[in-house]
Amino acid sequence: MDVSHLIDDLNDAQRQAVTLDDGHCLVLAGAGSGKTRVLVHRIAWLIQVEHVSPMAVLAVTFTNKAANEMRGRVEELLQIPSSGLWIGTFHGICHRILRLHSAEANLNPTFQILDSDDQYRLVRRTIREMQLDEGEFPPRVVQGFINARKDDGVRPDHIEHNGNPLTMQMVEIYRTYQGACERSGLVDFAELMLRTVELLRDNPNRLRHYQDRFAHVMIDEFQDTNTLQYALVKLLAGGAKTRVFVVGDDDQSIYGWRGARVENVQHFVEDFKPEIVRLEQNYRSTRTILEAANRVIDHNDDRMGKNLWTQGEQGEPVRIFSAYNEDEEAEFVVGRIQDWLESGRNPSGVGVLYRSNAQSRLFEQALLRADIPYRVYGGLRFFERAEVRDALGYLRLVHNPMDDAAFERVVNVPARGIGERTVAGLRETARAEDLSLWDATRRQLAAGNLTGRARNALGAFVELIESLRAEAGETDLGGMMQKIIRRTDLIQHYLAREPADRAEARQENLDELVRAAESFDQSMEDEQAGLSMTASFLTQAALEAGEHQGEKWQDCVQLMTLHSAKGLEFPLVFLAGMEEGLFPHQKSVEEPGRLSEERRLAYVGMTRAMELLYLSYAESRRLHGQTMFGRPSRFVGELPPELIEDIRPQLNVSQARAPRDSGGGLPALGSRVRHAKFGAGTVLTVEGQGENARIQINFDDAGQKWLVAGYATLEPE
DNA sequence: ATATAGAATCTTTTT
DNA sequence: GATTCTATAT
Repeated sequence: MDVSHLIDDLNDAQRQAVTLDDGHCLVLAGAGSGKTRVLVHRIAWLIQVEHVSPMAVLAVTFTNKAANEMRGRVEELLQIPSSGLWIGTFHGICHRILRLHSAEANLNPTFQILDSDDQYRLVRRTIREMQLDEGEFPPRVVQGFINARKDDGVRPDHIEHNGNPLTMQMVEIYRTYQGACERSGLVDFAELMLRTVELLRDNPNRLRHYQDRFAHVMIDEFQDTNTLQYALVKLLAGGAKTRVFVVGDDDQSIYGWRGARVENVQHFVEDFKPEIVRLEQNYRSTRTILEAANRVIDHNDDRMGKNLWTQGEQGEPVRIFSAYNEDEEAEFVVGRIQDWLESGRNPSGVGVLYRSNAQSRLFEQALLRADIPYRVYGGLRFFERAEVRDALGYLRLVHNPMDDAAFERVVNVPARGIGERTVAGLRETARAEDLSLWDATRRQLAAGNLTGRARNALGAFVELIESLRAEAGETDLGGMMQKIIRRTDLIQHYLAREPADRAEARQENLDELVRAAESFDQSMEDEQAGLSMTASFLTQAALEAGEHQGEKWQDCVQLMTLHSAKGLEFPLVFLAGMEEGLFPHQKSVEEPGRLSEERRLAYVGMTRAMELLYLSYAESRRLHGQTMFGRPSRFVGELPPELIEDIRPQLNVSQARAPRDSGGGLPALGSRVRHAKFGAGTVLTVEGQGENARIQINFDDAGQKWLVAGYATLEPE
């Protein structure tokens, strides 16, 4: 068989990784060095050349998008459907394993997945029921605590609290929350992983089964793995014949704050003694862009070492624009996009990247004014929208009345007169008699000790759910969804409560949900695992909340955070808001170790650019309703002068504008002032306005000081 | 039980 | 400044 198409167009390093015929492998893949390509070709090589059964290959990614792309490209290369091959996200794979062995994992076979929003509600309810102060134990923080412990593979019994009462209390919440999950048959995202690891750890037979099956385990974005994910890899790789092939880039590790451990790359080297292959040839960016990115990341001292190079053209210098304020910055960016479009290029070739989501608004407005189509990444996805979740809550309750999280969500949405007091009574009964809320409701109705109003309201609710349940058997999923929406009057609920446009959008989403249910196709795996159509649908909604909302890709300018830009590329890239405090973010500057992650973020952002890269910052910016004066990001300063072109040098601007700015009584940024006690100095920062403004001055003799405008007497020098 | 005003918050995100 | 949650009044 001719297999040249698998290796012909690869470079030496790529080919070495793809064809490696023994042992484990670590591919250190720089940005734009063709890492997905290597993974895909590797899988094809194993199957076509080494005649490995597709059943023996497990490929794991972090996102559904990456998994789908990988599957698509493998099929394209092999020209056959990739059945038997396990490609999926960590959570997807774990979910599958748990479905197949729910009994051994001590799980109800009908368990459902609890997504973050429901998890938050359940944590909050747990805290309230334990009569703890939500101020002292903010649900968001507790949720983070629980997830972080789970991501580290730790159960309540094994948490070291060292007698710290706060920690001990958190542990109790974790314990109680977990109990509630068990009772309701709910599994949160972290639990999917933890249960799987425990299942394999405690069932040697099961473990051996998977170890024997998966001769090849491949992991994408290895630098993003957390403790638990690495534990899973180690378990699966415990088989004598298992070969592990991981791909990653320590310079692109930007998820440390959510538990990712870059150290896993180093651990992998120690634990597995892999062949290390470096992919350092970049096929994406110009030499200038690459060199600039290299110089920035060079300021990190915790690197494994890697230097990207390219055969590409020198290209244009990296352009730096210093804007007067954030509006001017947006105008500038849009102006350059217009130039780009006028030169005949596409909107979709443009990426506008920023550190935080709040920055998108300015660019949206400016693009809207200029009539340029754009798309903002991030925000709520289809299955995360409140109306969709409300409707699905009913479906969940109909499907499994034990689902307390679903019960709480829908019991009074739309409002039907079941208030906080009534529900509290239900919780009380449920806790006292160890029942689900649903059973507690029926018990109370039967006991007949409810007041008239609550009795009627609860009775109507129970009747509604029961009648839906009775019809579930002979109604398909789409029909069921339709019935739920119609009988619950959800649409009217939104119409009555919200402005018309908002409510209409919700209505459209509910229509879309019906359509999604109608056209839902159960996967073979789910069917084999014995899942009902409904369970399958609910699982998909939780596990792939994503881009269901139609493939309206269109030709749009792409607006997104630096984090969501990872893995993407654009001919033209803008990195906006390059200011100290914003990027690197203030909070990252304050915490040790976080700064190098911010720098990696800058590196990720810069290496998205193929042809042209702009960095911009604003001298003043309205943030949280206050005008802030910042200095350019240190990352801008780390660029070598010969690679950049200042579009408007900051110094000239400050001087030119000095008279205008000082009109309000505040000294201009960069201007020279004299203080009675501290002597002469340069204004570094001005925060706020009027008498309350805080001014930072670098005094020639006394050093840097913060002064309050109302008290300090400053004279222009 | 619900409507409204006031307060608190304001990195990054996938599953 | 905008949003989102919470406390209070009706």
